[in-house]
Amino acid sequence: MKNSSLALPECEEHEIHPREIEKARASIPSSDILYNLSDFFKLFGDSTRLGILFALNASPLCVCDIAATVGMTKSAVSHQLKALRQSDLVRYKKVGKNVIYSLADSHVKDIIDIALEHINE
Amino acid sequence: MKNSSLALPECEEHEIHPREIEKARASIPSSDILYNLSDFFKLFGDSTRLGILFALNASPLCVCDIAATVGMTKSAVSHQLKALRQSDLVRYKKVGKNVIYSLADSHVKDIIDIALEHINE
DNA sequence: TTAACAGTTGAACAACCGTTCAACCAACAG
DNA sequence: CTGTTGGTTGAACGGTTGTTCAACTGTTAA
Repeated sequence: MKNSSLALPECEEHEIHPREIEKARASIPSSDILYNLSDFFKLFGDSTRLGILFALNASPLCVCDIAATVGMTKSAVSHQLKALRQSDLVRYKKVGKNVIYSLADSHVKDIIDIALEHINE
Repeated sequence: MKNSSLALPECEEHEIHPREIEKARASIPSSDILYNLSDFFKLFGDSTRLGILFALNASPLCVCDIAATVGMTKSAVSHQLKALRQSDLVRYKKVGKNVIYSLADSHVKDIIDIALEHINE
C-alpha cells in the first residue's frame, strides 16, 4: 500500500497527497494579501455600491445627485462613499456646500468589464 | 434663480441637477445585471474562497486536499465549493471516491490579477 | 455483508453588513 | 445673528453570511 504521488486521487487519512498540497499552498498568497484582496472585492459585492461606481464612471457627481440617481438617502450613500474612499476607489473635492465625487482610477472599469464578460458567458 | 445645467454644484431641494442625474442613471445597468454582478463579486469577497481559487489555479484538487491546503474542514470547503459551482467559477468530475475540482475559465485569474495591480498601487 | 473514507447537506449560531434614524458640522442666504 | 441645505457620523435594528456540527449518500475494501 505504498503511495507514490500519482495524479489519481487517494485521500486516505494521514496520507493525503502531500506534494499536491504543498504545491497548492505555495500558490496561495500570504493571508495579508488574501485579506486585502477580499476586502477590495467586497466593495464590488453590493449592488448599491456598484450603482454608485457606474454613475461616477459616467461623470463626477455630488452626494445629493448620487443619492437621487441610485434612489437612496444621502446618509446611506455617504456611508458607502466612505467605504469606497477608504479603499481609494473614489476621490472627492469640496466645492462650496457640495462634495464632488469621482472615480479614482481605471481599474474599476476594467474589473467590471471582465465581470460583465463572464456573466454574459 | 433660473438654473441652466452648469458644471457647478447646486443641490437645492426639488431642483437637483436633473440632466446630470439623467445622464448618470442612463449609465447604470438594469437592476438585474447589477444584482448578477454583485453576486458574482461577492464570491471573491471572502479570503477562504479566494484561497480555494488560488489553489485551484495551480492545479485541480480533490475536496480533501483543498481542505488540507487552506486549513479548513471538508464541510466548510464543500459549502464554499457549492457557491463557486453555482456561479460557474469551478467545474468538477467524480473520480472513484473523490471529486476533483478545477477552475472553470480564465476570467477568474484575469480579475484577480487586476485587483492585485490596484492593491499594489 | 460491514467498515471506513470522500463528500454533501441542512440546521443553528455567531459575526458581519447595509439601511435607517437622529444628531451633528460646514457653508451660504437673508 | 438665524434658518436652510449639503454632507457626515454613530448607534441600532434586521437581514445576510460563513463556520460548525451532525446526519446522510456513495464508493471502495475486506
